[in-house]
Amino acid sequence: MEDDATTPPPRRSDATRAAILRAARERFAADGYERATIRAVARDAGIDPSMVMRYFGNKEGLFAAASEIDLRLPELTGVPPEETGARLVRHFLERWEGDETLNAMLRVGVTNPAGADRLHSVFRDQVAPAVASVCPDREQAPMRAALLASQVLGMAVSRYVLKLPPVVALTHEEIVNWLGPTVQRYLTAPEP
Amino acid sequence: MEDDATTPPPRRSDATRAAILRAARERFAADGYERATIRAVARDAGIDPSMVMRYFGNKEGLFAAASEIDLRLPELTGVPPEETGARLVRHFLERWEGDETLNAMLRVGVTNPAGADRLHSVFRDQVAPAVASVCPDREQAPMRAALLASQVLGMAVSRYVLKLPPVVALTHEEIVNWLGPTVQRYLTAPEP
DNA sequence: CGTGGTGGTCAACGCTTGTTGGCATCAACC
DNA sequence: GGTTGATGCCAACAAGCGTTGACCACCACG
Repeated sequence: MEDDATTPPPRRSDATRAAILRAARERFAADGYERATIRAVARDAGIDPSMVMRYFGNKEGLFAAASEIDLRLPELTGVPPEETGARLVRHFLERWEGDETLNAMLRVGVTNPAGADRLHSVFRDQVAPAVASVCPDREQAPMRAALLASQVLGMAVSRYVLKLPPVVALTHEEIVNWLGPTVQRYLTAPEP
Repeated sequence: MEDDATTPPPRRSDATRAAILRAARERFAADGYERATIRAVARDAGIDPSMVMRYFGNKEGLFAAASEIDLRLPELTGVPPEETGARLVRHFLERWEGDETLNAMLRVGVTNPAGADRLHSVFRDQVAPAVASVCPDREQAPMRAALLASQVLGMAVSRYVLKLPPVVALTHEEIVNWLGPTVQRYLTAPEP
């Protein structure tokens, strides 16, 4: 079979598509959904606004395409139980600083229903299962994932979105050392 | 002096002013800055959009007037040191559910610079001093306040803004019991 | 009675937004 | 070499936005 369905033939427009997506992620991350205009994205990508429409249908479609998220959560089953907290905190820190998409999602999720939905799925499909794999009681997994999310999202919001000065001043080591035990407790400690 | 500068005579328009502010807080809380339109606020308040302009100058002025925040943080110096964490968490929970302004600030602060500024001042003028009053080492106060903020804001974002289902499902008691020790540790524990 | 301020509406402005359709250009294929 | 489809730009649309100024109704006070 010469026609592989999973990898369609490369089109000449693939570069443009990619440029649009890159610009869109930047704009969504910096400005949120409403202030990230299609015109600005097109300008950043060096093309006409109508091209954005042709390739992604409308603004919602552009956002959907630009906001695919993979947290790349590490396999936790092999990790020594007392290290999972610090390991996860460090992973989230690096992930957040290496992928603008995450900031875009956070900014958009707060004011736009579609963005919030996307965050719901990320939580349901990636965070919750990972937590379940290290959770003593499977029934408690959603609750423990919720607690984890509250601490991790809070750090992300105050550090990368609001940029509260004393939060920005923290080093990676400080954050891992302080938040690690918290996350650890949320994941595995018996109910308080 | 018959003209008391601190309490100007009540005007007939005070009711309208209050109605506008109430509507504005609701809209800002529900939609964020950009999607909360002056026209919608005016409609909710039952008056003409131009009245909003007359009373508050422009949209930024309206937001400034509608976003005055008082966290009403309790005096912590008299509280037994081991209870401050739970006490604070409970206070924030009740405060957040009783005052739409807080949600408005959070939603706006994430996409609008003016909103972020407002949150910075609340942190600097209200949270940081309260933390300093129970902090073993004064120099560490900003850092400890930062950690507190990361956990409290995270709970607020995931529960009241994003409404992640497992976070919404938590009871007040569960939240206090889980987050209380975390906050306690952030405030008073020796560095990890 | 008149007069002036106060509370309020109405219609319009200039601008930006998402979105659309028509026209040029270029590459590829029969 | 001409046809065809993909790629791109340009100009325009309708709608919604913040904002403005002209105009009306009321109420108090001389």
